Amino acid sequence: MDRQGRISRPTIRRLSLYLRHLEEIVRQDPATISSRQLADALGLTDAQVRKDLASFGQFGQSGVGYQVGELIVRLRQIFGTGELSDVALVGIGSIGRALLEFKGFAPRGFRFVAAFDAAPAKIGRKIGQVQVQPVDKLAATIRATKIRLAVLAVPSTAAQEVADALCKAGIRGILNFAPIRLDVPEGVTIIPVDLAAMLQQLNYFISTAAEGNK
Amino acid sequence: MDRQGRISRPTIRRLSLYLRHLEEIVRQDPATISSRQLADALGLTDAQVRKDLASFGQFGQSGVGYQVGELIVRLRQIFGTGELSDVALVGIGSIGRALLEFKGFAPRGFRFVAAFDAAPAKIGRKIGQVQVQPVDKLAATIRATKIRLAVLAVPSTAAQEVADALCKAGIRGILNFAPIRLDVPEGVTIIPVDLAAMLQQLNYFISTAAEGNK
DNA sequence: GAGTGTGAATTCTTTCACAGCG
DNA sequence: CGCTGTGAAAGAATTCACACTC
Repeated sequence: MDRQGRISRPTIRRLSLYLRHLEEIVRQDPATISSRQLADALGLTDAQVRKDLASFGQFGQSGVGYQVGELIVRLRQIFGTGELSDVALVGIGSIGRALLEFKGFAPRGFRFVAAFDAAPAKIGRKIGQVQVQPVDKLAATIRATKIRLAVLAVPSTAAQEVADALCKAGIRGILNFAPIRLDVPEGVTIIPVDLAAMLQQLNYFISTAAEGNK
Repeated sequence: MDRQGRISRPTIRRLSLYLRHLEEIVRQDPATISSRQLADALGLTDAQVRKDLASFGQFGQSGVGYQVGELIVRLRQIFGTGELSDVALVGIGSIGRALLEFKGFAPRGFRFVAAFDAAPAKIGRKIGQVQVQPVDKLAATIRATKIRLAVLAVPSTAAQEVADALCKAGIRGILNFAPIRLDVPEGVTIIPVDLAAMLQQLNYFISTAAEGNK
């Protein structure tokens, strides 16, 4: 929360929502936005928005709000430089292939620059913008291109092994679609994405008429 | 926390991890498991595990641990009945198609029974186990089959409109892949899945040498 | 001894509410 | 005024630590 200090997970999650919304509206309404407007658009409270934005320097204007353009620049700074970040993908199953073709990453600053799979049948195929390489080229390619982010979409049985290889090759962050916990060295961040678990959670919330929105 | 009371979001998230792990190990080691063992496997603390499990009735055995089989039954009860739950999918883009073909849902209790898209070119194609229908059949099909869960994988521009239709047709929970906040009536639960946002968050955590694991 | 269940203490987040600024 | 920034209060979630059970 302090100047140049670490920003907490919940806050960072919301900051990416702010950025998303600001980039969405900047075309039509490039002027300013108030904490209340942002909050309403995203289903949060105005106080929450102010706290979050104050957590990295203060630059709202009393009585006016925040400069949309300025805010976008600042937020992009926080989430990597705003230029495209390179990402590697491992595992060309249904999910992996879809992610390579997914159009939603580029506009938000990410592009796949390498893809790997173990199955010989898949090697050499071009999916999206990249050509599939054999896993044994993984270490060399990642080291050579200095990629720091990876998406892991291999079967659970292979996940830990591949994660080890990724970490050893210098990967610093992994988006993990395998339904298994990865053990990684300090300094490597994992974001787990367990799709079946999400459906399970939904199933719980709907079976107990809880208002589980937001 | 109270008997038959609402279980909090963080707890529910972890309960699905417990179930996942227990189903994983039940084959080899069908006896009992202690809170510490579970905690270690999932990167949590033993106290956390005990609190979570105590939140829905107490049935661990002092000095022994929890019966794996019993625990699985109880957890499945919480997450819907343990039989297969039906899910509808809307939007046959790269992500939608991948989800229909994804093998990871069935073993965890979910199957797609309907799929919809607006593009005439996609209607009638069979993907995974289901045949793609036109969106205007959405309301009728969902009502007839009493589906309560939906996965939304349409472009942002169409997402709110489709969500409205889903809710009106009786859907109670939505897994939303569109990077936009959905406004839904009370009683409908949304779980947002913003893949680009996840990469952004990773990018933040790795650029600040934070140990952001877990 | 091993391991649960749980109040109490702690830490983390969110909300409140208001002084102060343009 | 309208709106920010922020201490103080409230509320959640996590961890501690220990009495109690098998």
